[in-house]
This record gives sequence, C-alpha cells and structure tokens, in this order.
Amino acid sequence: MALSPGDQQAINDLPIRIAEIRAGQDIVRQGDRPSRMCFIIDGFTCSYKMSTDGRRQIVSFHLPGDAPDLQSVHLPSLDISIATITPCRIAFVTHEAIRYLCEKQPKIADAFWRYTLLDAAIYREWIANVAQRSAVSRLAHLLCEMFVRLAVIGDANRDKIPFPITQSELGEATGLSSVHVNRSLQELRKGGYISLTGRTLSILNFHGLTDVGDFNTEYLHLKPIEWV
Amino acid sequence: MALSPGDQQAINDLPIRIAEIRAGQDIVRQGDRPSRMCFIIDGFTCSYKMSTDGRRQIVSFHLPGDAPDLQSVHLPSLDISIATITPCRIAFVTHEAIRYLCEKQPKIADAFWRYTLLDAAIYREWIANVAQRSAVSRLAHLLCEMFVRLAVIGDANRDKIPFPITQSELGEATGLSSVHVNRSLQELRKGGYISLTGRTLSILNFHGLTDVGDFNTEYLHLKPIEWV
DNA sequence: CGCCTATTTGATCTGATTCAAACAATGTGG
DNA sequence: CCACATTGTTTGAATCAGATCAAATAGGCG
Repeated sequence: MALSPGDQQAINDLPIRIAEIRAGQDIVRQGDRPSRMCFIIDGFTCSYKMSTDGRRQIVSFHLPGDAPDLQSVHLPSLDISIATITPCRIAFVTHEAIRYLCEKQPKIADAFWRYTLLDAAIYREWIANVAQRSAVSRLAHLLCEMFVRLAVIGDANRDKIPFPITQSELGEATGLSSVHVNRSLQELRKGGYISLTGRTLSILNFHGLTDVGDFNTEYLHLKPIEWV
Repeated sequence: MALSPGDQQAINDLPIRIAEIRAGQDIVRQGDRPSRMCFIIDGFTCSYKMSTDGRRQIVSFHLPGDAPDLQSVHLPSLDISIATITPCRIAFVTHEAIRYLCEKQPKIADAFWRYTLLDAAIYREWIANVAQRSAVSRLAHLLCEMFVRLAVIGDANRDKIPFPITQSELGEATGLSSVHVNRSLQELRKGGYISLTGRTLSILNFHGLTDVGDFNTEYLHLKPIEWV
C-alpha cells in the first residue's frame, strides 16, 4: 500500500538510484543478502517462493508506491524472490540511508513499521483466501483486492484497472492450475461480474463480486480518505 | 518468535496487567479497536478469521513470548480474532505505554518492527504451504515449524514438544478437513516420522519430516545462536 | 460413572488437476 | 507489412486428492 504524501516526500529526498527493468526479470532473489532495498515507482511486480519440486508460489503483488523488500532492512537474508511482471521503474536506496532516515525521523520509522503491519494483514487474508475458498471465490477475492489497491493509488479509471497478470500467474498466486483459473474466470464473466480482455480488467458488478469473493476491505486498513 | 532477553527486560519494566485466561476463549475479536496489546507469557493461542459461511481459518499459532496483536499499535481495528488454545497467562500493556517506550528507546521500536517482519515471513510461508503442498506435506511442514519455534524458546524436550492443538484445529490452520488431517497424521506415523499421543508430539525423524514437508528454516530468520 | 470432546474408520462424491491439443494474440525480423 | 515464433488463452477428457456424510470408538474430566 502507498505511503502518505509526506513520507513519499522524505523518501524522495533520499539518495536513490533509478533503474528501468524489463518484464519477467528477478530484481532480487531468495537467499540474497542485499545492502539496499527498492521502491516500485512504476509497473507491477510480485514476490514468490520456489518449492523444491520447482513450482512457483506468488505470495504478493506489488504496485507503484510499494516497498517489496523492506524486510531486508532488518532481516539479512531474503526468504522470497521479487520479479517484474511488466517493465518497471524501480528506485533503489541503501539500507544505510534508510536506517539513518529512521533514526533521524522516528515518524518515518513508524510509517515503515505500519507499512509492514499492513503487508502482514494482506498475507493473513491470502492465507484465508487460498485455504478455504473455492476457485471462483478465490479469484473474485483477488480481483477485488487488486481493484481496491489500484483505486487507492489512483490507477483505476472508473471501473477499469490495468491488469497485466497472466492466468498462469493468477494460478501461481491462488494455488490453482492455469486451466482452472481460465474456467473460473469464464464463470465470473458469464455471471456479469467482470470483463477481462487484453490487459484491462473491468469490474462490472463490484458489489456482486465482493459477495462471490467474500471480500471485505477491512483487512486493507484503509484510512477513510483513501476509499469512498 | 521470542524477543531478545534485553528487549524482554525492557518489556518487563512496562506497566502491565496479567490475566489468566482459560482454554478456548477469545482474547480480542476481529473488528475490536483495543487500546492495549498483549504478550503471551504462558500457553498456546491462535489468530483466526471467520468467513461469511462460518468457517474458521487459523492464520497463526502463538507461543510464549509472542505478541499476537502487536499490529493494533498502528492499525486501529483488528482484522483477526485471537483465541486461547490452552489455559494462558497473558500480559496486557497499553498502546500508550508501548508508544512511549518506542519513542524513548528506538532500539525497541526496531525490535518490534523486526518482529513484525518475521511474522510476515511466516505468513508468506503459510501461503505457500496451504496453496501448493499436499495434505501430508502441509502437516509435516507445520509440525516442523512448531517444533523449531518451540525449540528456540526452550520448550522442546529433546525430540518432544507439548502439542495441545487438536486435529480439527490443524485442519482449520491448513485448510483441510479434520477427517483428512487424521488420515494424513496416520501416514506420518506409519512413515515413522512422528508419534503424537495425548498432547505430546515426538519428532522421530526430523530430517525425514523436513523432506516430506519441504521445510527449510530460512524463513524463520533464526539467529545462529538460536538454532544449532 | 457418565458426559463431552476428540479421534478414528468407512463409503461416496466432487472440485480441481493433469495431459493434450487447438486457437488467438502479440511481437520480431526480414 | 507479412511470415513466423512465442506466449497466452481456451476446450475436452480422464483421473485423483481431498471433502462430505455418517457412525463407531476412545479419552478426559467433573
């Protein structure tokens, strides 16, 4: 989730290195011990884990404003890899600079901590989503989450959001086969809940979709101003 | 995961209220806006979410030393409920006192942040566990995690740990029916990996169990001293 | 002892996987 | 600007892991 404009400003004053990274590249890898962290300026990325049998499990999607490896500031080695889904513009900042900033500006440290707590809340919801909902419901839930998160950062155009995530990636995120993702999306289309063509998702019936996905925004801990 | 002894000391100096809570009680509930947080001094608890159809999803187990609703310091309303599994001794501390402590002792604030990051790492692993492993593998993984976490806080007696979690609770945590948990545990017993009787779990073949569960301690981010 | 909760077993059913192949879209170089 | 390669989506059929339903057995405890 995006940080507040004030925090963003302080972050913008940091010594950063910007990089353009093309789609489908790892930014950092599981096991790395990076000395810097990154912020997504533009584009979609995801965090994932590999199991020994070679299957990839996506554990979160990151949007502009997110700090996908914030953890590395305090946990030396990464338990996830982070990969771009679209071409991305990424800002890198050294841990050193971040630690210095946190020391000088405890408010920022609090904001980072809050951000981590929010992240954890989303993970909790994903556990519930993957563990107990049917395929259709799981996907509906994920689509609702992506729609709200994109709306919060101003990337929703009415009921439309950019949606560059492939069906096979949706499968890796929800624990479903891509075949079954396909069939479940068709059900959501047939039900008149969504239309998904090219790389754009339209939410045709948000209220209905939240019902199907058992979705409630409370876990996103939105501030009243963020979501009306 | 437990905080370091130094942090524990600072926490012990806080104005706390101790409560004894019997098994199977909610400590706080989803939607609550508490003004205090709690530490588990003794006993097992879990965090859970209810879905609209009434099913309970356990998203984590908490052991002595854990701070299951630390999130409430920065996220006003709870997205989970926390319930005791065994009779517990719980310490309550006001948010006010915690915030004051963090302000005065930035090291402690960092420790809390790190704790939250660790929590998030465990959630990530749970997503992967529930999303892509078979029933037997899922349970093996969870048992490994509980064993290591209990060993770290000194609650393992050689290969034995207290294990008061019922099969139906294991099902609620892993997204399996209690019937299937039962059959899967039998497989682990037959394979000579564990023995589970009464409320005690013996790990008869830890290495084998980690294989079955595709378990690797890296996500627990243990410090070298904690786990040999 | 008797009640309540937890574990175990059996039989049946189903949602999702797997395997295989066709089809559509997108991008690339000649 | 078209031919071709690549990646993503869609469809069909067979199979299976785990759910569900139902009932028996075993522990714990007041």
